[in-house]
Amino acid sequence: MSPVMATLADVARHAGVSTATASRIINGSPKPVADALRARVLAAVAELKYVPNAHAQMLARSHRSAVGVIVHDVSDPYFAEITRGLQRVAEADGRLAIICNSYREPDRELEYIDLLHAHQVAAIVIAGSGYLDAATAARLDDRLRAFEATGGRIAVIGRHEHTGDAVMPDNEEGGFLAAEHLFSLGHSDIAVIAGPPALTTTADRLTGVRRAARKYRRRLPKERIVHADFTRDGGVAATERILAEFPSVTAIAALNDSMAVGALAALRGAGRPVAVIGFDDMPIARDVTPALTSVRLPLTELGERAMRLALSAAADEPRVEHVAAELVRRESTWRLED
Amino acid sequence: MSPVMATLADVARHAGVSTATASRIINGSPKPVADALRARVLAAVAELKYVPNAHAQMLARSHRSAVGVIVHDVSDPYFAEITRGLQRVAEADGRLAIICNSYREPDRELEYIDLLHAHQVAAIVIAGSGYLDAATAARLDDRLRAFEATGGRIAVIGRHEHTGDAVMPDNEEGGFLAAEHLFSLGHSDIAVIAGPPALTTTADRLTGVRRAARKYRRRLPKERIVHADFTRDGGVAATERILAEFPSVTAIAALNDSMAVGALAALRGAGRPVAVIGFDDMPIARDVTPALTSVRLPLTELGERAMRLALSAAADEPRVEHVAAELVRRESTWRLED
DNA sequence: TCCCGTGAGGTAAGCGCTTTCCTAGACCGT
DNA sequence: ACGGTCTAGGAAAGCGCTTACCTCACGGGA
Repeated sequence: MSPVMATLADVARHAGVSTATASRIINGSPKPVADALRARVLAAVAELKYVPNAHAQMLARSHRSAVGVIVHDVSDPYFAEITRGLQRVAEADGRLAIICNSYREPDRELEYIDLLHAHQVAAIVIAGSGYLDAATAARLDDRLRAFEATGGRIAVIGRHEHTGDAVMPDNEEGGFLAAEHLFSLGHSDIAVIAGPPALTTTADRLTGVRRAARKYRRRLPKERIVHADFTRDGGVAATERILAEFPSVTAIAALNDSMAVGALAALRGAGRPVAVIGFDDMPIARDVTPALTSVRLPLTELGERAMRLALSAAADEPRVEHVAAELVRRESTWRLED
Repeated sequence: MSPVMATLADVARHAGVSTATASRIINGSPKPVADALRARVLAAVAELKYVPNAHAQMLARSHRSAVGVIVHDVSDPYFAEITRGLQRVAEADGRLAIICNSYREPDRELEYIDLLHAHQVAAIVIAGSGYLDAATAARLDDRLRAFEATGGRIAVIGRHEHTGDAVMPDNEEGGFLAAEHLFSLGHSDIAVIAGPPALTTTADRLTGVRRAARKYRRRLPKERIVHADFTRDGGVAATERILAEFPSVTAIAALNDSMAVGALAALRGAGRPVAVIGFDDMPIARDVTPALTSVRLPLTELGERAMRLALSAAADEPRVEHVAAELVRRESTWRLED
């Protein structure tokens, strides 16, 4: 048990053949090889517990096979769902997907892009939201271009500075649907729990909400839009502020389900009926009480399509696929009788 | 935009130095270098957008830095939580964690072990449950030993065939706590929704449940133990069977929270009060209605400890750390008045 | 003046594999 | 029997990097 790996040369020596022959047998190359040699080599592989060095293979083959994925946080159900789709397609294509969590930090995202670049991945999928800050977005775009310049493929989910293949969840329309639902139920005083202001996802959903407000001629003052961090606890805190500051509010639109669940929790003890609509329609939505009305985004599909784009050859024109949002009515929203 | 990466040699040529000097400057080697050269090299790096080839580096340095993680499914909140802990520690140690989903298929797990081995990771953490089937477990153990023989480190979470460093959630005790809780509340007719029978996690939790039954002198016939697949929908189906077949059952112990949530959902329309206790105390537990009583396992900590074991040098003796389970009472269980 | 020590930089030998040639038999037809 | 065509297998040239070792120039002490 010496801490050293058996190499192809060891196997070849053990079997009394050249490394060329050993390599050909092990990789099932089309070149014909006598059965006797084949058996000897395979026996040597088994005996030495030989496992080829993937790095050496990469280097020698200079043919990229892995793909990289950058998400904000896999353990967030939103990204978990997307990642499932990404993985499914990557695996069907026989590729290892390297998943990186940026935790919504642009710097970490930059680092990971370079890391994936360094690891010679064939493609990178950016599944996290884009950043509104122009400088940040430009830096990211710069690194992505460098990667593309070496023949790497890129696909992004959502609105990013980067021009190229993308799949776009219709966040603006989703925001519109959410707010419209509330307004059409007679709620005229609503509050919004938005995500981090730096993200394009937040901005787009909010734009939709505002459009609905205009259409229904409702006021939606800035103070009624409370930013939180897309987590349950963020939702709890935001809801508490809303309850304290706006006694007239009868409905809350949370721009993702985690925050909506937090809102429901905060509302539980509040003794004041407030309707809540979420966004993303994550699996928990149907299991909370009241079951959460939400705007559904086909997350797994989002992931699948992005990975398919990333794995297909680059097109002349950037391809942009839109995927629609859809309202899912459950018990957390109701008509306001007046 | 020719699809080719700039190499160190390109950078060196561009800056008019040797590759040795370029390498030293780029990696900040201790060897002193004139400032003029340093500046020229750095400028060349920027201009050529040079990113070192990680595979070539690995090969040249023969010093392993990445770590591998095998879980059943990251998008399962149970593993998401564990993974978070694993990642946190790996990152603090400056290592890339490669995460692989086995989806509870031993073959895929085998494949991934070899893949990680091939990628020269420094350590592998197996976060999924072990398998009861001796042949399967032995095959896995065999591959793990091969990896260890090359100097790789291994840490497992839960009971596995593999002898070595491990962190053990006290599943047996947890199962006992769950069942004891139910029995002590006066429920004598209980049913169990167990996980896949092939997993050690299922077996251990079940053992604890049976011990509690013996202690409380309750019968727990085999038919009352329904196996499902650790998912919400599995829980729904199992509960429907239980409701149909066992009219006297007043409480259900589900061996994980996902299935417990499914049970709650199935019970919602059943018009029959049945207490439910879950296992793992995942975040959703407090947001379902009724809030789920569960057995808490400190999942993030589990992950952190496992990764710490994996990253520390091998000890003479296998190190086994136990982590305790703890009952968390909420509203889904109540005293049975008779 | 000579020698040696020292410091900056270059040379080249691998790391473990794949793959392109090349070689040397075996086999064929005439 | 002879040249020509295949064929199975081997030799060796990289893939892009790191690093041990070497070289060369300069300076200072004896």
